Amino acid sequence: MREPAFEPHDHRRCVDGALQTAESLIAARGLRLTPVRRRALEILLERHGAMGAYEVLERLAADGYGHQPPVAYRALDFLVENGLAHRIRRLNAFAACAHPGADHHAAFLICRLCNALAEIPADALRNHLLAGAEESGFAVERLSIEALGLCPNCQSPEPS
Amino acid sequence: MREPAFEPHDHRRCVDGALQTAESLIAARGLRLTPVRRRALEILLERHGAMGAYEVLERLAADGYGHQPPVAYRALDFLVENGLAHRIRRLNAFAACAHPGADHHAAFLICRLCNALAEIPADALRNHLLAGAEESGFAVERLSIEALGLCPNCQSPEPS
DNA sequence: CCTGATACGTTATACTATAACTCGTTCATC
DNA sequence: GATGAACGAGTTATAGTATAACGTATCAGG
Ligand SMILES: [Zn+2]
Ligand SMILES: [Zn+2]
Ligand SMILES: [Zn+2]
Ligand SMILES: [Zn+2]
Repeated sequence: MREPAFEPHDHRRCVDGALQTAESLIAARGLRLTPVRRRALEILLERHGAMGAYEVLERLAADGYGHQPPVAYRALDFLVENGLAHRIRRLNAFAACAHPGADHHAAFLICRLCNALAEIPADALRNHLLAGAEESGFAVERLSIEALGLCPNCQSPEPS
Repeated sequence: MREPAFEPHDHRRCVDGALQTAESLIAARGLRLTPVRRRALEILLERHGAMGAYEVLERLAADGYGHQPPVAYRALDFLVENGLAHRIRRLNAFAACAHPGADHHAAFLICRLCNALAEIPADALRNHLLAGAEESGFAVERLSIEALGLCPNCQSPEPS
């Protein structure tokens, strides 16, 4: 399976699809995709990679929104709570969800050189872990699976 | 399988075993388990749970070691690099390894109420993920699997 | 309109982590 | 025994991440 994150592709389709899904998803829940929230999502969607909250904040501020951390954190938290973005704990950063609205569980592949971030299905993995955890009587609520390594493009030696 | 982290048990055995393993492991590698490093490990070993670097630092300072962050971070990094402790990214914290010297890959179960932290084997999970990642051409180097939820003791409603 | 709920902005502060430099000890080499 | 590299641990200072608490504007429902 080829990951868009690691391949050239028509990224506008990723962006447009995600934004449309976001609109309808949020509307269906009776919530509001306000300008600052929508803009935060657009910013995350610019690349298949993670972005720190302060980087998002700078961009929002440049667009005329607030200049203080809570502005970014609130927008990002909203996106995460509604499945439109993920929080990447290893990086203390956020990334747009690659399959919004799909009610999926994902594992993340993070390239340590080019910062590309792919989201691969992790439902099977999750079920295995849940089974293992249940043996100890532990009830899993949130699960994060994050791998750091090299994407296909960054594995070849660099031609100087 | 019962997890010591969630059960009453003779914890001195955990501590003594871990310290002995640490001593021999570090010696075998020609490194030094200096007083401050050893003390940091002892502090982490006090409970099956994670501890922030600054909490460890306070304890080290109280014992007469340095008062500045690098003192704690250096000791903790040393322990992590040598497999004597783990870094729990979800909590920005550190925990003593429950099976030092075993060259294992673990997943972490973190109770959000009592902060107990268990380490369950994740080699099978890891292999599944590695296979999945390889399909995209991604080469995994570091993998973290962390679950947040409720331990057996914290699932029962609290008797007020 | 009025009211409650939500969202956004602010200030201030807390928490986490690393850079860069100094000093002393250890230990192999001369 | 002197020399110098390697290491460990201490310092100051700063960078980076996150939240608490409060005031105001906006918006839906009655
Ligand atoms: Zn794309
Ligand atoms: Zn890459
Ligand atoms: Zn124990
Ligand atoms: Zn618990």
